[in-house]
Amino acid sequence: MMNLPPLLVTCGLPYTNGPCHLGHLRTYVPADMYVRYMRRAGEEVLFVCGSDNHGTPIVVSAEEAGITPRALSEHYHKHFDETFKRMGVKFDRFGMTDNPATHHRTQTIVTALEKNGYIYKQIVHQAYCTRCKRFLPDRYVEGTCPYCGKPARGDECDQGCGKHLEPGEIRDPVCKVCGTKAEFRDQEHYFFRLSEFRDFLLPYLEQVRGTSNAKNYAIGWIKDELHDWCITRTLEWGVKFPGRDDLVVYVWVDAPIGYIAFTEEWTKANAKDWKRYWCGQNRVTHFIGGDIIYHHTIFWPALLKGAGYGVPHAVVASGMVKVDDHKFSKSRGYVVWTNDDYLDKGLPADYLRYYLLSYTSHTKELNFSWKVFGERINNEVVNIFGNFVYRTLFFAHKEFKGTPPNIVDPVITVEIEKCLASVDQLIRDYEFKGAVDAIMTLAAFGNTYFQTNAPWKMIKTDRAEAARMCKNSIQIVKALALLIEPVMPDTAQRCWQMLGYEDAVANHPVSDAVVPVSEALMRQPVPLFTRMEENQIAELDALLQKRVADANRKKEKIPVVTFEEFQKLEIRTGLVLSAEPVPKSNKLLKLMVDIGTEKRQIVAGMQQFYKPDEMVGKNVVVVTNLVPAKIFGVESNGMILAAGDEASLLVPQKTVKPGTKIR
RNA sequence: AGCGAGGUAGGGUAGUCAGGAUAUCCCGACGGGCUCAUAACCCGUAGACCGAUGGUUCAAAUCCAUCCCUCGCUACCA
Repeated sequence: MMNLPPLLVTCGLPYTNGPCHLGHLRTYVPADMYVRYMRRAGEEVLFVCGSDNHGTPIVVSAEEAGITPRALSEHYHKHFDETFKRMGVKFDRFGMTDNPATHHRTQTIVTALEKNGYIYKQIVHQAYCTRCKRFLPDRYVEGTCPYCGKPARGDECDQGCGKHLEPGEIRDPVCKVCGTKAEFRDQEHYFFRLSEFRDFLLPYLEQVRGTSNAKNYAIGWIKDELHDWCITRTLEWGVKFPGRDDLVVYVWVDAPIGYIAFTEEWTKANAKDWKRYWCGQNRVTHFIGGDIIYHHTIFWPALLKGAGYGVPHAVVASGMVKVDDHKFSKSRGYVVWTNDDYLDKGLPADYLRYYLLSYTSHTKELNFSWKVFGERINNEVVNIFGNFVYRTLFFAHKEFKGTPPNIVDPVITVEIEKCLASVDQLIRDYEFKGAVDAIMTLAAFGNTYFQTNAPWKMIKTDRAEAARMCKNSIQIVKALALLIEPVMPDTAQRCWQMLGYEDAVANHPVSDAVVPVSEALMRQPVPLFTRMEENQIAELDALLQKRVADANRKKEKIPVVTFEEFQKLEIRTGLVLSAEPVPKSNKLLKLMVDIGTEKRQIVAGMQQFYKPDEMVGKNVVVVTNLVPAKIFGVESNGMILAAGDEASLLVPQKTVKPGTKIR
């Protein structure tokens, strides 16, 4: 025990192209609970995380937003940093993978891997978009499956036969971002000899600590053949591959290396040595989402091993989050945003922490619903826990002005010790729900004790005896404050202060739970919690339902068209030669438009927005193969395109010849 | 399709590896009690043929076989 290396806990890095939601929290909150507890169990713990800034999706999102990838990353980095703080998730260091420390550590590790002979070059056939001027990862390529003819993604026929597609196999590949036809180009890339690590990984995974889902998954993965791993990308944004200005390392190389870099950033600022955490025997514990297990159990240990670093001690993988029993999905509306939907509504972080930690075991799927949320908060947090604390302190204050001076009964101490022991075991086994349950059981024990002894009756006949009961109950309150801190830190602190303490509960070891509470005066206690009102729950739920309904509507109203269907439309530019109102109509204009090959008469509903004279001479956009129609008795041979209710005309930015095809 | 995880009362769970006699605990429902306490607390009751079928055994939620269902993953998406 004495020479145990320090415990380093990390969380999977949030990707900086979207805001924080419940899915994120499912990993961070338990990790935070684990860290808070282990610290107060006397362990030396460092807790680091950071934002993941590289990769194509961030480049694309940044382009869409018209800002640099760095600016986009900083924006979301700040967002996550603030959100985590609001949720009580406190990292010692929350860095960025785009900061110098990660760049430096990544290049050092890649160089070491090269030196050790684990990297080689190979030509790769990769999709390239000539318009976006970049190589396209598979998810940005769409086309037709060569086997079944259905629309397919770059790597897989996801809607048709389900076959895996090799690069270059897909037909009619187009860039998903701009729709331009993609071409395949040969490109020199670097590969990591992952296949050579199989013999290392098998025994490593047999002994790795953490949750069974991570371990089982990884072992299953290795049973098959391990391919070597392409670790470079042709991209501007990222960590440059050493010696190659045209290549960056794959984001999944520098992302976990961020864990080391963030450790370095912290140790540098705190005059410590990062090697204690990362070299040789260590206790690196990764908390991650279940979807990135193989990165942390296969790629990452192999990289570390190959570069001569220590390998992770434990991988703790959380289960999925569902909303209203539906798969978590931003596009379908089944999402709960941490800020917009929760914190900004004034709801306490502690409630959500409690829900996330107590719903089910860490590796299973967690269902979120406002109804269940309200029930559990009211019945468990407010009623059982909050009421016990409040009734005890209220009684103590009323009758004794604070904590009376008696001795605490051994039965009470034994009960608390039982709870301490089981919480300790459960948390070390990553069974966070079990630990919360054990704490709640102690609170329930407190209620039973108080109820069956009825000190409020006893006080009428035997004041000393009532004081004894009161003291015992207060001891349980003290234990609860200390124990609940990792789960509900804010609540714990308020409870602690009501007991008459001035300092931070987080500075006390959990073992203080059996240290007798000393005689003290109390201020008037106030209830620890506010109940969730039914209408409040209904409102929050209605918001979610509306979001789902909106998402559905959007889906229904916008059918997907195939490229072929789209190609049926002929859209050309046209020059308006003349315009006059259609008699008896107050909306319609009759236009004569030159579409290059011919002159067309077209009726358009834009009289309220454009005067006839204004229209003449305008370059407009016309659908030219629309079925002709008679509107107000006037023949119309096409349709002028305009945007929105104000019929804002679509006009080519540069003047082009009438009849120019639009694609 | 393959691999992995899972199917125990209305919801969440324990037990399954090392088979055993009334299947655990929490929430919810119902009945009673209490009044220190935020319609809080305490006690009690009901509710599960332990996914299905077949097998091994004196005995199966637990072991074996087959099947059904749910979910996740399948590497150049992060």
